[in-house]
Amino acid sequence: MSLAQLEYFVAVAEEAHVGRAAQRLHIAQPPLSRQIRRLEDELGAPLFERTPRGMRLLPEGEVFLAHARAILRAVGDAQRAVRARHGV
Amino acid sequence: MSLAQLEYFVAVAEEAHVGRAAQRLHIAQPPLSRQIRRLEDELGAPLFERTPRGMRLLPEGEVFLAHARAILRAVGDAQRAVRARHGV
DNA sequence: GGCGCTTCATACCCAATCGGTATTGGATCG
DNA sequence: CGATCCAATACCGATTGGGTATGAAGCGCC
Repeated sequence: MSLAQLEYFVAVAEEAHVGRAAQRLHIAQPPLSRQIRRLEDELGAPLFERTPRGMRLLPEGEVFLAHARAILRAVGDAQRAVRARHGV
Repeated sequence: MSLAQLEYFVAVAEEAHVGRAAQRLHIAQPPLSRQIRRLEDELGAPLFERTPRGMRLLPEGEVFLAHARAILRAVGDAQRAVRARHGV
């Protein structure tokens, strides 16, 4: 699992659409699909239901979404903390 | 910044020695040195003081260490949460 | 003071990963 | 039943990551 995958996952969850999420992330659709799939493989559980209209979060996905956001927030906090201290 | 870099950083901080940390992480010393340096570069602040006896955490490093551990703990929590729910 | 040891850093190489383009497969709707 | 809109797959070039060999610098001990 990588931090990029977490950002990708959050984007797809919010857009409910791989193509739109890819645009927002400034990458192409296929690599994004792949990363989402790899994340699911690594977790051993599907996070989305694939529909002809896009991606719908499964309950496991909802659970993971909250954790992913917390992790990304913690990363931002860590960077800010060090930079703030260094600035001093 | 990657999760691997955070694990590497915690190992080096705990061992206060790149060589020992590398052994513990099952990678070679030079790649580990590089990742630590890249992390410092990206954060824009040195985290360790290099001494002839090893690595000593700087105050910025102490601050970052707490954050790094929190992030890694959050990652473990996220994995466990999804797997637990999927197991059900 | 010089030799040797220990430590992290650098140089170079190869393998793995990542993202891009082109295309396919599948479901829905007119 | 054909057009359309999805995500998924195949393949390729570029980037990144780790390994081996080597260097540079500080400390300790004769």
